[in-house]
Amino acid sequence: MTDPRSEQPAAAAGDWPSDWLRATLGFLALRALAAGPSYGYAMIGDFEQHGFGTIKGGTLYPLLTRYETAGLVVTEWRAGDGGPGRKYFALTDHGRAELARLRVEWHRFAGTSIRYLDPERPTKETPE
Amino acid sequence: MTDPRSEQPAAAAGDWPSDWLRATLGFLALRALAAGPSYGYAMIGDFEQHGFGTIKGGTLYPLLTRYETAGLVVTEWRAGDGGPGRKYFALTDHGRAELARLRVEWHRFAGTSIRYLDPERPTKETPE
DNA sequence: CATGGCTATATAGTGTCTCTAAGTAGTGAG
DNA sequence: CTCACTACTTAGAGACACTATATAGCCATG
Repeated sequence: MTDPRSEQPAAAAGDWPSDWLRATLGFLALRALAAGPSYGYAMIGDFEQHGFGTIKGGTLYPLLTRYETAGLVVTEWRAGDGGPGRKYFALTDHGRAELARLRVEWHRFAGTSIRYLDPERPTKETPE
Repeated sequence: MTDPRSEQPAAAAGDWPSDWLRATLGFLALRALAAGPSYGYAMIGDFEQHGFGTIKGGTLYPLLTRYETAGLVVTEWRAGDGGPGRKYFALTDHGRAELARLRVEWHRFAGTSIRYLDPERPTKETPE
């Protein structure tokens, strides 16, 4: 497994509106690290495999830097496997707590928005 | 019913991260108009009742103006019910088509993100 | 050995959009 | 008259994604 971006092509979904990714990329990145430390380039491939399209380096790296500043992740350089060095990111306890919190909140928000969108939703007063 | 913002207080939820609202407010506004024309101030009250918090006028009105420019809505001034005039917004066919499209896409995106977040999701290779 | 491609991270410039804040205005109550 | 509520508008500041580019290690091809 020298190539973290092999396995399967994204299959479907290509690219979502950038505002949607802007809203979610933060906790998506925290979730990507929940299974153990990883590095930017591998995370981009992981997002691609899971149907989020190709996240740009110019988006992800500044985000991870902000998260390091905020104490959600810590970093460590490791040698690359036939290639340049890799900057590994690992969740802190704070990062894990944030992920847990955002998971719940996002679930609630997604539900609220999907219920509001529902074409069946009564829009005037509810008949009793 | 002279006050479009009576009924129930928001109950719970108060305010969501602004990026989450940024991602959704566009199609939320289209959905708010799906039941018939409405105006900004009433829409703000409607969002509040449905758990989205208090959307600011400085956010909603420029959005609606962009949608008018884009041909998703058309506008018409009507007299207010004891108060200033109201600028009513109505969906065009284009707006209705966009709403239908975004409803499907948002549903897919929300599902993709929630599946990715799932703590139970296998993160290394799936056992066969 | 040089050219290009893949891996990997970083930064600058531009544009969009939310937020805060304030302004304009009509109506009605004290 | 002044305040509160209704209702829309605009200005200024800040956050952040996008495009494009820079840097750099490693490897294959010719």
